[in-house]
Amino acid sequence: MAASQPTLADRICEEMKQAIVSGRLAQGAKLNEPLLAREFGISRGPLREAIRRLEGLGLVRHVPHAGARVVRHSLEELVEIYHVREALEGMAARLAASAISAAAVAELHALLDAHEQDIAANDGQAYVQQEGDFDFHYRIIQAARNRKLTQMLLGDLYHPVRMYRVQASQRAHRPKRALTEHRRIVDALADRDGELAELLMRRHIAGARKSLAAQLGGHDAPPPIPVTSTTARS
Amino acid sequence: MAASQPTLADRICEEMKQAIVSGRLAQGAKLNEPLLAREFGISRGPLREAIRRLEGLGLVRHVPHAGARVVRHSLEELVEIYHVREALEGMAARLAASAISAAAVAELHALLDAHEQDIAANDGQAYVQQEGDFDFHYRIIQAARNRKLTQMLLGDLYHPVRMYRVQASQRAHRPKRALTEHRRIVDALADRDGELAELLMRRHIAGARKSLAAQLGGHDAPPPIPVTSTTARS
DNA sequence: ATCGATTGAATTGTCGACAAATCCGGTTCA
DNA sequence: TGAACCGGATTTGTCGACAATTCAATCGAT
Repeated sequence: MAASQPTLADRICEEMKQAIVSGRLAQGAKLNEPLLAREFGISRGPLREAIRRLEGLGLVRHVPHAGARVVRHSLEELVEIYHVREALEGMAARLAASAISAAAVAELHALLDAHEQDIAANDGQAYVQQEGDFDFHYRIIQAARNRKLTQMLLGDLYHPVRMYRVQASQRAHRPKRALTEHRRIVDALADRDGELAELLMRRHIAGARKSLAAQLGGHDAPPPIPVTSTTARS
Repeated sequence: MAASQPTLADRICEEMKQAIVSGRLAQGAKLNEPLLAREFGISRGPLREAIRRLEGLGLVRHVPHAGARVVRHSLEELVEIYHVREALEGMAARLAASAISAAAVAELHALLDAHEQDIAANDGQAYVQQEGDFDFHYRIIQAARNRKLTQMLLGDLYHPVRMYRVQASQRAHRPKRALTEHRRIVDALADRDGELAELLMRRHIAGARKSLAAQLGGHDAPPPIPVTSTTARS
């Protein structure tokens, strides 16, 4: 009994979530209910429920009689999010140090070896490195074995991060440096040193945040102003 | 342009949120759509949207063809939540140290003075002390001026804490000790010492968590098994 | 007498239609 | 020429009804 019978609203919610995070639904795009309902081939009822759930996920902003729009994340907001990430993932690393299994540590080592290969092979392949970065953080969060923490981090907070990466085609910053930092974190986990693991993880994320904050002078308002474009393909 | 015309779903969502947090809708209670719709005097459409939003808030759990129930928080889960609180509120204290205004610091001092009065006056009035505790933490979170942090803490994480307090009629633990800790935190804020403020806040919350975890041997499954009882008052 | 299947009722999921509010364009007046 | 006003059209909010699924109790069989 995995998911039994996923309801329409659930399916649509998942689809729209993918569309938003991947950028297929542009930031600031208006969610036209009749149009979307036709596109998905469903009625407006389940669609509205899906939108309400996306609103709860923080992916959509809804004003009473004006409709729902995909949220727009400014760089300032992303910096704020990185502060939260720092706190939460720091705690995740601390908890993981106590809860992680030896096998999981070994897997993390293997993962980092693969990343090292990737970096050595193609230094410009920012995408796989970014994916790898997500993978690393993902596993440590899981290893913390704290449901609320996992839910907040993976269920809510990571969406804007992914969105921004897509939007800005952000290149991995300092891949080699990041790899080294990752290794040290895993070492701390292997030593069951929660305090150190937290410290290193926080430094790691704070570094990324500062790198983001450094861009804040350049352009505060994101350049493109996408207004329509839902799944505009027909 | 305050809230213009709050939609039915929004109003009901808010009402149900209050009902759940206050315990009027018991934990584990089933949300019967036709019944609730009749009670609120609305149709099932907006009600379902409200429920979907409550689900996103983590107050309700929904299984596809079986209906929605108010979530039940075990003590283990509450301990997990306190780990998240420790991380998040620690960061809030750190950020508040940089962002807080002198006036806000003065208000915090005044607030703590009032708390001291309360404790001296009636040592058994656990309720007002708990409310005061919430008030203190609430203000510091606000002072951090980080929207995402505020949203996660005040919008999501605090609901289970309040629910548990209501459920267990939990008395304020160590009110005098807590007051002292609060004072030290405010002192750190006044000194603009973010590092210390974070450390103290984390200790403060970790202490409460340990106090909670100490109860874990007593009773894991909450004694009462409320099943029906929606707004059962009429 | 207990366990299982079957039937019925209740509840959830989905749909289409109506009412109210908002947005957009044209028109008119200063 | 510019701005405010007005009307139509679109869109959101709400409702009641139908279909599909689940749950419960009854009935029957071993």
